Amino acid sequence: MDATPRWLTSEQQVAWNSFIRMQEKLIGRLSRRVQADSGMSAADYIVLVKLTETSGGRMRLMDLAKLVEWEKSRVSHQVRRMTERGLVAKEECPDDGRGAFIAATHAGYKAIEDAAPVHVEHVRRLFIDALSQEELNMLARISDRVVAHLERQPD
Amino acid sequence: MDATPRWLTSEQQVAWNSFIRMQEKLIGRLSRRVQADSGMSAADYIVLVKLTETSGGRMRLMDLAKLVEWEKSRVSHQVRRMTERGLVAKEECPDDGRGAFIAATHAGYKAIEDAAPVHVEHVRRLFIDALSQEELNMLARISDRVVAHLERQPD
DNA sequence: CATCGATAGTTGATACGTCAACCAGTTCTC
DNA sequence: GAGAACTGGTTGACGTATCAACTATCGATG
Repeated sequence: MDATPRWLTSEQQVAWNSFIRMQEKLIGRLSRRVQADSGMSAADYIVLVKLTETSGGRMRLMDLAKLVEWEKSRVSHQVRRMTERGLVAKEECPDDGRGAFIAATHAGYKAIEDAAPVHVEHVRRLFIDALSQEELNMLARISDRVVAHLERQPD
Repeated sequence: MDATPRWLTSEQQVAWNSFIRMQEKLIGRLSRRVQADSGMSAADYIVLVKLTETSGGRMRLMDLAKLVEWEKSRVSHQVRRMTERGLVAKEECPDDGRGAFIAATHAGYKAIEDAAPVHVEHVRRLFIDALSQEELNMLARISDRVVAHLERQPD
């Protein structure tokens, strides 16, 4: 209803553009790299990390969804694809007829053990090495503020 | 070949995790929002912005690709989809038989004019409002450093 | 002018994310 | 104990990103 929208100041625009550009380049490069030399996507990686960090290497699908903050259908699709590639397996859930446990397979453990050092090395080389520890701290603080702000807002 | 990979320090991990989490939440929320209330994706948006900023509202596909820093096949697919929805049109290129001009249509202009204020408002509400101007400046500086670092590295 | 390499752009396969609709069990409530 | 509402999870359609292979044209060089 506002005929004259409030545009951003040029300083605000600069900040937004720089951030977006950085984030696209960084994430794009990292995910292509990890994909290329371990055959795993960022999604595969995080799912296996979360599963293998859990005692027993298995978890309910919805618990996994909450942990990684994805919606259930995204998790369901991801798990199906990973099941087809043998990285995880679905197991029956005795106490809840609807439920499914997702478990990392041997191949899954192997894959994450191989991929983790590679992943870390890329993160270090592409991101950590670009910044001082003070800058990293500032970025963490800023990121946390944005997240807190988002969580305070509806939707 | 390094049997004992150098993991990140806990401070470095915190920074990386915070950043990734922020970036995912922010981008996800913004793109869902913009999609929901203007029917346009971030990709549609940026393509139309770049096209309509150009005098004549038309541009060679490869020039567009360089401008938005996408690979050509991504641009090609995106343009095809936008053509199907009537937002842009392809025009012949007289001086280069291979070439294609991409032009914003009337519907494209209309769409971007409608979407821009909405987009800006979301950026402001989700991101700008979360931070002080000093924080925005710091983030811009940090982002630029990371980009410069990435551009210094091969691939 | 023949050809060879670079450039412009398309296409198809595959993977990923979102949305909405759906099914099946579970829990609440009267 | 019979619904009704809720929760856990799947599915299909669609839009999107990447990669590799391909076509067609351009431009340089012989």
